[in-house]
Amino acid sequence: MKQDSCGCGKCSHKQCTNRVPIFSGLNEEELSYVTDLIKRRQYLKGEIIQLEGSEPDCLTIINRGKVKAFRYTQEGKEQILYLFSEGDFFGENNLLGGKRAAYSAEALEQTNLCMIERKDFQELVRRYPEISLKIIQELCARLERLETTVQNMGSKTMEARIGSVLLEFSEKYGVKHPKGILVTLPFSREGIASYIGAARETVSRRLTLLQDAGTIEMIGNKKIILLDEDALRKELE
Amino acid sequence: MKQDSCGCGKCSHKQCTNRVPIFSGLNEEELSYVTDLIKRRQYLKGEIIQLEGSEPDCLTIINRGKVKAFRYTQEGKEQILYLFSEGDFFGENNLLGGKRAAYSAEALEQTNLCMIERKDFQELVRRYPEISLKIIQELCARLERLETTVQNMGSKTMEARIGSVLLEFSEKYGVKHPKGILVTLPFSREGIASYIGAARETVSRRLTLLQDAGTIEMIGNKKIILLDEDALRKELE
DNA sequence: CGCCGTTTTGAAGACAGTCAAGATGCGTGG
DNA sequence: CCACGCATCTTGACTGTCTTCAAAACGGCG
Repeated sequence: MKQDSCGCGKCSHKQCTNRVPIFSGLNEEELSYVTDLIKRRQYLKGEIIQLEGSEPDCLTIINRGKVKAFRYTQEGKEQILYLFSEGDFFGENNLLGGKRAAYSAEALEQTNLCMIERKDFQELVRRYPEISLKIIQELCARLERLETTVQNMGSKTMEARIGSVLLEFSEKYGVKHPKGILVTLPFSREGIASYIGAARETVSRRLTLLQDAGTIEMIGNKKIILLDEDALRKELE
Repeated sequence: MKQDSCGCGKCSHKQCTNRVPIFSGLNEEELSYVTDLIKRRQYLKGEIIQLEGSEPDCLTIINRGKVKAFRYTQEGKEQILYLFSEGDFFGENNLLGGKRAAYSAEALEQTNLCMIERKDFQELVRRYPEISLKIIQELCARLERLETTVQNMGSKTMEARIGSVLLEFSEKYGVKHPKGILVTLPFSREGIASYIGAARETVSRRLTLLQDAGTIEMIGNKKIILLDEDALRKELE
């Protein structure tokens, strides 16, 4: 589960710290200090990174890849809470608040992680208080996303939820395409369903409807072209 | 731990700072410094404290009373996101992240607020970095609540959502009663509905069902006795 | 006591969930 | 490169539950 991608190791560490928003306020020297604290680890698709209820002793930062954070409902179904990508982190409340992990985390593809141990992280925060402020900003952003999710789930229309998630994926993973925006979906239909709180089949049906309406075009199961972004946006507001 | 309650105004400032978790790590002298920065304000039931999309320039801490935070859905209905009580705060992302307010806030009853202006707050955080850590803990707690809300809304059963919200109110506002736990509801039926993402009538119906089952007893419209807490809890897990 | 706003109840309709079967996509191995 | 087979996705029919609209009951407050 371990790996050094470029041989020298040091520069890929640097890459990691450079790319992570919470360290963006630090200078060369400070970054180098942070870099020395980092332990790296690699996970393959489907591997579990943390379990809900466990007591992680690291702050985990995603350097490359995608990670889903989820809980199980009482019926045993997954409820996906977050989709983490490059630069995102988790484990902060365990280290700072002494809480147990609120969700499980699983790699959706080959994923490189940077981990900072509890004591190192606590020292780090003490030494560079700006890091706390960055973390606060990130947590606020996460809160805003969840608030929007709650709003979407509260306003019942399934149409709006689907549109919302398509736009989210589009912003994160969309690339230009002659016909519109090409989006590579990070989830299967089942995953999308779990992310927006719906049944697999409902997602299928609504996507088909959107395709019939000329709003999207599906290419296989993993790609979608957004032909008419405005139509999607219109449903939300 | 000293308690001031002499009514001299200055002391009630102290009360405020003493009661607020994010200042709990500070000593007498430091608290006194914070106290001098605070501006107090009172709102009556129904008054709007902040509007979604505005640019608040204060951190707002609730010293007494209850505040609901909400957004409007595209259909013009309220979606309540948070119910803030004594010691809760909001406005942090506006001050630290430069963002606009993500929700409107309205006083549910006579409410006393402590407000700290942007520049004072920024100085405060610089001077006492532990405050950031407290804020992070609070934000994490808030995230966890929202995560649970998303989970509840995702797992469709309306029964679970009602049970969940009753238990939440019970923990926050419940008092002992010979028959069980007496809960004074902070919201009307409409408010509860907006909080859990349901229709007014659905809330009525499910509460009636719970009463018929002997799980709760309604007293007027604003009070409920939880007769069988375990029955409620059982629905959740 | 009487009014007005809120809540409850009723009935009809819509929509998503479930179960089941069929189609499609995708990776494997020949 | 093609063919096979499994996993995933789509489609269909049906059921259950929430929503909506409407009317009646209730509660709180002057």
